[in-house]
Amino acid sequence: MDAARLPGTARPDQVVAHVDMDCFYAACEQRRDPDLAGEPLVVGMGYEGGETHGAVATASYEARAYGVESAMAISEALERLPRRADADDAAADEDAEATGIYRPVDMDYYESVAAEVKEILHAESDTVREVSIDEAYLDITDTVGWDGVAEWASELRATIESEVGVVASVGVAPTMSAAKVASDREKPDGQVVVEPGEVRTFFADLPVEEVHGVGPVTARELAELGIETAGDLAEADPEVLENRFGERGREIRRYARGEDTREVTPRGDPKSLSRESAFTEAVEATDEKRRKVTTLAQAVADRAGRKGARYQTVGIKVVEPPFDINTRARSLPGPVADADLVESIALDLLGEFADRPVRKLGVRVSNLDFSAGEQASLTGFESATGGGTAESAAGPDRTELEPEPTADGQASLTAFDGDGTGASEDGTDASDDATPETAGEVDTSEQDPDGQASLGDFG
DNA sequence: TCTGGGGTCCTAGGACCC
DNA sequence: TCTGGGGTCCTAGGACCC
Repeated sequence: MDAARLPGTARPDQVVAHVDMDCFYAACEQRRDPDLAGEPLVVGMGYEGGETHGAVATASYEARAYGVESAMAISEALERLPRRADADDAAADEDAEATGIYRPVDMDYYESVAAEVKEILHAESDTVREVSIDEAYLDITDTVGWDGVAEWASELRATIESEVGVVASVGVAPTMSAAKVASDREKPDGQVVVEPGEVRTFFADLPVEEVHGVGPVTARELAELGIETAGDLAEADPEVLENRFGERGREIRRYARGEDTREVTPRGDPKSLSRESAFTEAVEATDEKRRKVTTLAQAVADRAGRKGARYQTVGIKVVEPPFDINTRARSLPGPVADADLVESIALDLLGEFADRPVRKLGVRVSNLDFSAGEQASLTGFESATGGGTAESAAGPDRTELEPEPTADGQASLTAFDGDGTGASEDGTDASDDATPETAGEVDTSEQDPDGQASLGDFG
């Protein structure tokens, strides 16, 4: 079937634009406080003013000049670029260049700025895939095409800068993977157009890490095979790659060849939601860990509730020093929206790690089901508060998305291992120590008339 | 080397079913 | 109940992305 078609593109003449905001968090801080413009600025996650804990989320180009990079520990960033003390401001004239300004992440603000940008992008195309807060693909085949696409990109960047006050780079190419790499080539405030037929040569000399899907681990292994550029990867033996990396091996080779059959599609509902948080140092005390898990569980359930998601699987993530990541998960017989159940399962899963030192904890819900939200609004559920304000409107409690008792009988989902399953023969595992207080039973015999396909979605 | 928080997809293996 | 094979679901971990 692929023989009938141009090799490697989703459809002939497809035109994809990738829009990537430059140093987005730093740009947002600079928009809010124009005094920061042109300064070495570091935005830190898990960082609080005056501390040395956390990691660099974004560094302005001025800060990067001192060797500060994304994902670097704040402690290391501070060694390369000391924090400018407020008291020093007056006397800073001489030292100013050797110091930087550090700010904690303010996600709510960045999201509001991103929304302004996204509004502009959606006006350019009906088909926009928002990849992250600061990045999106646009299918501009029909709205722009190849003729004059450079002028279009230029105007788009100017519009974003003048209307929102942040700077974007744009890449245009026949495929998503090439467009993404292209947007990166002339950062900041730049644009690159890769025309059909140029894709292969465009990739040829790039380091292999530039290929989408090649991270540090894969790059190291590729180097062992003598593959260092995207051109090398393009010409590598696909069987060798498959043996080493599985199907992904063939995929990255295709990308390096400029072959990418993906089409730009809007992102659907999320597959999972999670919250995690690190301790400033490893913690052993059980109650301290339990308190954090409780907070995270309530937060993630709250977010799921606001998004109208029910969940069938609850999991935790436990990071032990030095950096060992453990995950545990437990699935329920059907989707629920129940914060206290998330909490009790998460705490139960945490039990395995009691008395072990932990540096970071996370709680996640997955196997999501969004159909209840539609039901809820059909039955007149209050959606009038709007997305963002539900939090405050809901006050202390966040049980707004309690399952309808009538609809499908799932309101009573407080137990996740009902013995009604008939599988109890072997299932003496953790079911009884899990949530001792939840004696309720899940009616797993029901038909699921609305076809909650959550089970099938998994994997 | 001592690092945050939010996600996605893939793979391997076990349990279970027929 | 020791003998084959296929399929699904679930858990855990790994690599990757921003």
